[in-house]
Amino acid sequence: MSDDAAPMSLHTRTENVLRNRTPGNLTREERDVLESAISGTRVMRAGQIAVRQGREVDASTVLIEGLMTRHIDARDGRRHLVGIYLPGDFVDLHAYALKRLDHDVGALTDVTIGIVPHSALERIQTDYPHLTRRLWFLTLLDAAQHRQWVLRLASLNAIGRVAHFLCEMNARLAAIGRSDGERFDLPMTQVDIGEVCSLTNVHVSRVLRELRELGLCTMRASSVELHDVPRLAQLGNFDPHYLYLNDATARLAVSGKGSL
Amino acid sequence: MSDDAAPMSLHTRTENVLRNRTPGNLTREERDVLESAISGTRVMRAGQIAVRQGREVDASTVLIEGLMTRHIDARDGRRHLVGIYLPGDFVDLHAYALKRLDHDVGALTDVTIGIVPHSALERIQTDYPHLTRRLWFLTLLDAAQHRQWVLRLASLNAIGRVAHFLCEMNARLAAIGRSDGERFDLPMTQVDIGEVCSLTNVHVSRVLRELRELGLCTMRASSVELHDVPRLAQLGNFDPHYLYLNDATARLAVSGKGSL
DNA sequence: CGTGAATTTGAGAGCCATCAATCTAAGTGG
DNA sequence: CCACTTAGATTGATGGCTCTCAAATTCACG
Repeated sequence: MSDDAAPMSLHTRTENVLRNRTPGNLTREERDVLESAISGTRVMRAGQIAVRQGREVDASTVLIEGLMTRHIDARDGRRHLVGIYLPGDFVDLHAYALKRLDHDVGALTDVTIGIVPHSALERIQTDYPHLTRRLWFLTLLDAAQHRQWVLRLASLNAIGRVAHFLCEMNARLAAIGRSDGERFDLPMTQVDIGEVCSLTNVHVSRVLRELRELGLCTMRASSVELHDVPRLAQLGNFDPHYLYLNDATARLAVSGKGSL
Repeated sequence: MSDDAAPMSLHTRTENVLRNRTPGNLTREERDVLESAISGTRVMRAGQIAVRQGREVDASTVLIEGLMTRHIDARDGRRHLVGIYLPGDFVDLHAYALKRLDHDVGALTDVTIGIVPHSALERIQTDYPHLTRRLWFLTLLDAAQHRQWVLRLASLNAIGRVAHFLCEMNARLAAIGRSDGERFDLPMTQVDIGEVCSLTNVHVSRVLRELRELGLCTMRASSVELHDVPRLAQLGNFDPHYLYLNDATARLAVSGKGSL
C-alpha cells in the first residue's frame, strides 16, 4: 500500500501544500516536518474510492498529483460533490479529529497520494504548535470553501454556478502554478461538473455553449480557456477572498492577467 | 462591551459546549479551562451583526443563549444563511486561525454571548493539547454541517429541504436539552427558513402547509411539533451521523422517542 | 382598536429536469 | 484501413417545481 511509485526529491511531495495562501507558505522546517510525516505514497486509478463514509481511519491523505473529490451519494442514486481537491490539498485531514468521515473520498483522475498516519499528526500536535495551527487553518479553508459552495447553489442560476466554479478552479490552480490565470487543464466531464453545480449534464452542455457564445470561455476536452475573467467573475459573483490567497494570486484570479 | 448581564454560576456558560457529542462531553477540567477563557459576556439584540465579513478580529464568540447565524449577502440583495448556531456553539471559533471571516455573524434573536480572546486560545493551544483537539473537532463539526447543507440544496426539493432542516434543528436542540425529540421552540420566521433552505417565504408557507396536511409537523409562531419524526427524516433524507451525536441522542433524532 | 409584521392564497411565468435521439471522438479488432 | 463500440457531448420537445407579483388575512402589540 505504500510502495513509492517513483523516487521523489525532497519536498516535491509537499511543495503545493498551502502554496500561495495568505499567512505565507510553509517554512522550510515545517515542510521538512510535514514531509517526514508522510509514511509513503500510493497511486490510485480514476474512479477508485480512497475512503468510504463511516469507515474508521487512522491516516490522512495529502494529494500529490491528480484530482480527488469528496462526494455523497444521495438516496435518488445521484452523486453530489461537496468538495474537489488539487495537488497540495489534504483531502481528509479532518479524519484526524473526526475518525469517521461523513462522506466518501474518491479519485476523479489517476492520482498519487501521500499517506500521513495519525500518529505522526499526534507528534506534530504536541511538538509543533505553529505547524498545528497551519494544519488547523487548512481544515478551516475547507469549511470556507464549503460555505461558498452553499452560496453558489443558493444564490446563482446555472450559468452563474458554472462560471463561479470555473473561476474557483482557475484561482486554486493558479496558486499551485497550474494555471496562468486564463488557461488550465481540468480533466472533468460535463457529468462531473453537473455533480459539482447540481445540474444535469444536459444543462451543463447548454451552459457551456452559452458561455462560449458570450465569448467568456471555451472548454474542449479537458482544456479550459477563460477569455474574459473579470466578466466571468461578475457572472459567478466570484470573490476569491474565501480562498485566502496571497495578494498577487488573488489579483490574478479576478483579472486573468498578472504574474506570480 | 463585557459587562456581565447577570451573574452566572460556574459552568453555566459552557454547559452546552460539545454536550452529547460523540467523543464524550468535556471533562470537568476542560470545562474549567474553557470557562476561564471567557473574558466576559455580552447581550445583543435580534438583528445585530456581531462580526462583519473581512473585519479583523482578535476574539471568538461562544453562544450562551439565543440563536445566531452565519450569513452572506449576495449581489441580488438577498441574504443567505450558511450556518445557524445554538447555545453551546462557537459561532466564530474559526476566526482564531482565519483572523478574517468570509461571512457575517449575526444575532437572529436576542442573544447572550461569551467573549473568548484569541490570546486565551493561544494559551490553551500550548498548554492543553487534548482540549485543543476538541476545539479543532468543533470547527470540523461546522464543516460537516456545511457539507450537509450543500447536499440539502443539491439533492432535495423544497419540502425535503424544510424537512431536513427541521430534523437537524430537532437533533441539535435535543442534544442541548431544548427538544424532547418531537417538540421544540424555534424563533424563526418563514423568511428566515427561506434563507436557510434557499426558498422564498411564499414557498416556505406552502411547504409548511403541505407538511401540516401530511400530518408530519406543525409550526405555529415559534413552536414546532414534529408528529412523525421517522417519516420527516425519510422525506428530508436526514441521517444525523454528520452531527456526531452520542448514540442516545442520535436515536432520539430519528425516532422522536426515547430518553437522554 | 389601529398598525405593521408575518402568513396565506392565487395566477402566471421561467428555469431547468426529463426523455429521447443524434453526433463526435477515440479506441479496438478484424 | 475500416466497421464496430463506447463514452461523452449536443440538440430538441415537453413538463414541473418554484419564483414573481399581487392581494387578502391573521397575528402581535401598543
